[in-house]
Amino acid sequence: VDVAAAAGVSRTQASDALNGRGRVDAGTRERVVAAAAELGYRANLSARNLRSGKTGVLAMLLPAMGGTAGENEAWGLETYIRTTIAAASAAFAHGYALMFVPPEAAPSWLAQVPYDGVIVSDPDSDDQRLGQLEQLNVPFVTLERDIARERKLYVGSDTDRNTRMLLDHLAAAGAERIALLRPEGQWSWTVETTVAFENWSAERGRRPTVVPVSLHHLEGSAYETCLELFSSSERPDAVLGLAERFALGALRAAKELGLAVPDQLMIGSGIDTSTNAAVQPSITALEINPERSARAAVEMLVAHLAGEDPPAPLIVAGDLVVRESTSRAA
Amino acid sequence: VDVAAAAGVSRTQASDALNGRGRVDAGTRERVVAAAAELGYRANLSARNLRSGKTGVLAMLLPAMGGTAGENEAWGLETYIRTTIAAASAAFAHGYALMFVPPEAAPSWLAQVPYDGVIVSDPDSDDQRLGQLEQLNVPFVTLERDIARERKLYVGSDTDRNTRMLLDHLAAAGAERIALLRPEGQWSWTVETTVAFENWSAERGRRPTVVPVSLHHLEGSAYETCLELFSSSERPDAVLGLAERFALGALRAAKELGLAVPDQLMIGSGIDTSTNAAVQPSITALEINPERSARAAVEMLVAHLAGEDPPAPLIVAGDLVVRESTSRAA
DNA sequence: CTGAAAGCGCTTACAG
DNA sequence: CTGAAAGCGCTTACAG
Repeated sequence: VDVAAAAGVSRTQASDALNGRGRVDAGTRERVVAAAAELGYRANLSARNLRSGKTGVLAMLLPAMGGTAGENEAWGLETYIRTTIAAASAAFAHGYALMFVPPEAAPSWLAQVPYDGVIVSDPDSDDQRLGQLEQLNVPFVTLERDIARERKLYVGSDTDRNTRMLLDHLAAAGAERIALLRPEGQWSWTVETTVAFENWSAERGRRPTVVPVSLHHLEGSAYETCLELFSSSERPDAVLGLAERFALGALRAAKELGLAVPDQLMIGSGIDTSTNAAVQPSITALEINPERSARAAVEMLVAHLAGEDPPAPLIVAGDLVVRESTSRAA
Repeated sequence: VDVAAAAGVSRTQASDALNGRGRVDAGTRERVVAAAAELGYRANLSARNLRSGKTGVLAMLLPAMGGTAGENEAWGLETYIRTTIAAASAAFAHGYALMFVPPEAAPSWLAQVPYDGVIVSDPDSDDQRLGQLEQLNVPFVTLERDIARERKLYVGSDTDRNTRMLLDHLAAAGAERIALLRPEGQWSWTVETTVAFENWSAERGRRPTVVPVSLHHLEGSAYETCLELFSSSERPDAVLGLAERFALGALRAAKELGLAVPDQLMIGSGIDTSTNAAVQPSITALEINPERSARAAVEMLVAHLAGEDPPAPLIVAGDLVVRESTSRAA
């Protein structure tokens, strides 16, 4: 009422102008928006949700992570924190609250609690949760592509390009035998990176070395795997650690074996963390920009809930952060 | 209406019975509750919030954490994840959504976004955020005690008891010279643990060794600090790493120097993570039960918002998880 | 484009 | 304890 009066229009016009509905003259819309800003008007979410029959809640299904000591670690703890905080902010900016649902709670939660839509973080290739969501006929967006289904509602990393960017960098710096430390599990991101690595290698007539590493203790598993790998007859001259902390384990193994980094061995990480920048030598890594992906996923879901046309999948580009571990003296 | 009809009472009675208001006969209340359960009735939160003038939103202010590569790490990343997920669930169970607010966003967020109350995670001794909350006259609960203010609205760990439990265990296993690896910063938890350690030492006529460790790279900083500490003339026979991963750094330093764990050096951690259980030797740690604290903090805030009498501070007990790093052969 | 009306689901004040 | 009424802030359908 106040905004409408300040703009000199009716309530209906004010509401339509602010919400982008109906036919409203451009000048009128501007006046209404200006009046709303002037008055500091912000729609009451409870009222809006009550009227529109929405719950105002989005759920975010998290992948397994080290909830209690002894369980498996997530492949990217720091990345998850960045993702969840960015997603919560984005949801709130669009008038939604974001609930985080750990995997154990998902089956019963999804069936009992009211919500408008769901974001599924890192589906794996046989993801139970997606089946349940489809059965319940719930709108959802995945963060990273769902390999098993042909859905367009996802935001993914540009994994093929990212992987090639890192591999090209290693090759340009002189790497001839690159080994990929691949976390166990069938997450899209893991699968896609492995495929990209194999393709890149094939295109250059190289034999790809893919070494599976347990997720049970990220740094320690990578360390032990690398001790063996670096002692073998065909020692790689570069390793690419895919999960968080794999590169750190590789670095420790190299130090223990007296291998000079980067001169005898280059190390790269498929995911960046604050630790990569802090260790010596610092570790070259892909910054996959999880905040951007999280925000995009929320916006895609919100647009979908608003009934907008299904958008194309959104691909978020990564950035290569070159550090000491791959910077050989000229 | 439906519940009231099913229970054979009026709407008013049904509402009062379900919400614990007014004078309702115990038998009537039971019938109403049973009818609600039978019908699967759940109050519409938007309507309830609209009617009661609430926003239905609680905010949780997070301490600084490694948002982007290069920043400081939080002292307990895995612990934070457990805390945030448990808090979100608890809030939802009480009809609230929980928003996570990173420290950079807090000042403007608190002033602009509507919310009913705030949980402040890990205040430090000169916490700007608490000053702002008091100025805005916003109800808030801190997770861990706010040392600077005399507030009763907090949920804390039983830090004195926890610390003594761990120290007693080390002493019983034969430790005579215990060193505390203390993270930089003035978080309540850090300060209180240090005080407990000093008191415990004084009571036994021991000289407490407190070694400050940078938070910039948790494991690496502890490793480097310990290399030096373990090579000094008065080498400790036990170390207690306070922040997440400090104990791991200590373990690596011990291995590098050829110190047998636990026979020559015992290692304990003030905070438990999945990694402590996974490394060899596994590391004895305090399980501070962050889920329980988070839940309690939410419940305290909700009770406060409901106008209930200010409760006493709530103290959550920790558990000692004894592992190989302190289990000497008989 | 106006303006009055209706209703989302809930809680509460009130006369009986 | 009943039962009808009022109103939280919003959106939308509708006659003009």
